[in-house]
Amino acid sequence: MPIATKAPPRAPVVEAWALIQDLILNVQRPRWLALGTEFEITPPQLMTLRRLDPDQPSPMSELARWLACDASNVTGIVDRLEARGLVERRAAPHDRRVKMLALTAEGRAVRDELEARMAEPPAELAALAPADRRALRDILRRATGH
Amino acid sequence: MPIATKAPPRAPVVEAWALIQDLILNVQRPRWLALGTEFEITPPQLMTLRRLDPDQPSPMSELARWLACDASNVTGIVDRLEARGLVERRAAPHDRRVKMLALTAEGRAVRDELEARMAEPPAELAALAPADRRALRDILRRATGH
DNA sequence: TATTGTTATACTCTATAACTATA
DNA sequence: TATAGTTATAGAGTATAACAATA
Repeated sequence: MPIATKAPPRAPVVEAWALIQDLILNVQRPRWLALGTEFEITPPQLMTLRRLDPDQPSPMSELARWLACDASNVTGIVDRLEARGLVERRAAPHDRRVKMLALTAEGRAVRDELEARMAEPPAELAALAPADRRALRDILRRATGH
Repeated sequence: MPIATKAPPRAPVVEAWALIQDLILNVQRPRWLALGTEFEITPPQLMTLRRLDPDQPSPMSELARWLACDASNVTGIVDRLEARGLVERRAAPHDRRVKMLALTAEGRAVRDELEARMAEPPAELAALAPADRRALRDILRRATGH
């Protein structure tokens, strides 16, 4: 058993960030993984679907930048999504090297479902008092500039 | 960058949760990946180091539960951490099937450094007004029961 | 019989390097 | 020459199934 020392005082913003990380690790990550299992898609595939704009195809290079991985990985990820009929590659009008990525009708449906599921706030936040929920939103708006 | 759609009105807690997810995706994830690259460890290895208690070994089965992966994966992850001298397997006194996982001295040092780096709040939160920083902490304390 | 950790296998993700077809 | 995407390769993570040692 460790020696019972008093926890050192932390700046409010440091503690707030730690609590957000707890939320990520204990709530967001398990939900994220379970959602992938349920829909039978891997995490990078899930990120790809969520990132694609339903109304506007994006070049594969943009997806690589967004996944923060090498462009060579995108080939395989897109191959598998395409094999499942969720996305398709299209020619880019302005540059014949570029391939544009678009959601299929089924891909759009899956994406919408994923979005809806991830948008559900965790019980921890939903249980807050109404004033806290509004204050939390307002502070995060100011933080992120939205 | 978030997707700019014309947004229907959302409940405050739904919007707050969306903003937290933005923070995760745009801030936490890139930092997490960069930290792994800098220390030359993979994400599961990083999670393992952060999860291990410096003062108390844990059985491998607990780690598997915590990583939310099959026990067979833990063997390889621990093999690589052990090969780098960051963790070691020890016998469990009460059950000879169980192997306890302990940080080495170097593993403790690496873990402490990782903890310190991840504890730094992102610029978005650090830039908040002092009253907002305190309010954010207080609300998150109430949400998570800390 | 059940459980802990390992091994074997197959698939996916990952980076690096080399290639192609464009620009 | 430079860039977008692909291929080849090797290392790592993942689940499933089978196994040894132990309970």
